[in-house]
Amino acid sequence: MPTSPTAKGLDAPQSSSSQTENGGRKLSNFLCFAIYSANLAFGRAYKPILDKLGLTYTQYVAMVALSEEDDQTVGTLGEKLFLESNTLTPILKKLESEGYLQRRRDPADERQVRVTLTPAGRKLVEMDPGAALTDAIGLGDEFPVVQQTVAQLRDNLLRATQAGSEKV
Amino acid sequence: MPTSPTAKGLDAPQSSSSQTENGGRKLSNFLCFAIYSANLAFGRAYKPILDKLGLTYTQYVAMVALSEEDDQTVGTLGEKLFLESNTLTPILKKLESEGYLQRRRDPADERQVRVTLTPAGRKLVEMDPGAALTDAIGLGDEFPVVQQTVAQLRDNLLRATQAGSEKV
DNA sequence: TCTATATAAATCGTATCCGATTAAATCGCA
DNA sequence: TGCGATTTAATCGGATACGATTTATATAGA
Repeated sequence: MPTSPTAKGLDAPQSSSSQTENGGRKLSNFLCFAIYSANLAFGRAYKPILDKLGLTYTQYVAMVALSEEDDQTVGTLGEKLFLESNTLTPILKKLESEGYLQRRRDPADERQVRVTLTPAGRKLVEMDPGAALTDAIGLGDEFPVVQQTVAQLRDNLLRATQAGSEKV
Repeated sequence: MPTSPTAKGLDAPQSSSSQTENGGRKLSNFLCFAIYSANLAFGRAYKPILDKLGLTYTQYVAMVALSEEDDQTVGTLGEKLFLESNTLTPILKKLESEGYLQRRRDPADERQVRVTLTPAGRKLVEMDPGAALTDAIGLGDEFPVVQQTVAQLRDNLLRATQAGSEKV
């Protein structure tokens, strides 16, 4: 029995005054759009930095996840990144072909593929390309709070989405 | 001369204690990753809802932007959505082929294409598909604050990115 | 043991994003 | 007036995301 303070309204707070011709549905009030467009902005901010390293954003994130814990399977790596093998496999193959990691079938269970960073890959992560962006974000002290809050809403959403698609 | 409280560190707050084998670089501390994964989560939460309407998320957002202000050019629509014609054109063509909007060259300036919602398109937006998600987000009172903060960091990032690529 | 089921990764088709380029129309200015 | 520079969309190629399917391997139970 859900009862939120902002109940009733789209994925945005209510505003009965309709400045526009629709029903007060302004893109700028959508939280999903703020997240969506902030994600685009991050991608663009990272691009010139990662271009120098020959990495895309997703490739970079995958490398960071691997540096956190090495020798993961595609599955566990995917859990951390919220991605599945259909997205991950091509990315990992690309990174392998560039010499940043290795993919190996697990001898104990040939269904699984284990992924390990190479020294070159580890070196790349240690360059810490994201460092340059902290100032550009301009949140100051708020940084950790926002990070936590956004992660929380993500987890809430995923849980709700899962719950909604429960099997018969 | 940038001096933020969290200066020095990746796009994440500093933590000298290295729980992992890398250098304290944990994906869970990256703001960019929180945003990235929250965006994936929103996409998945919206999917079952929008599937019923035969829309993708980006298509839906474009329709909302149009309902805010009709008869926009591809360019101004793109400014609102932070997208350019290379992304927008195929999406708008699809929506046109489905009868939700119309694309017309502006007689006064044949370079521009003006986009208008059809009655069917307007009806679709009025169904307000995002409404079901407010509770799932689970932020309560915090909702507008988070929305504002994320929009702010997006604008900061975009400004910084632009500034960095100033032409000679 | 033998086979039905389950699981992990990979493959495939569709829809974004985005940089780079192209094509068409307009503008600037001698 | 005329032509080079600018502007606006559209096109093209590469890299994600993701649902659906396929392939290979492992497991369970008769």
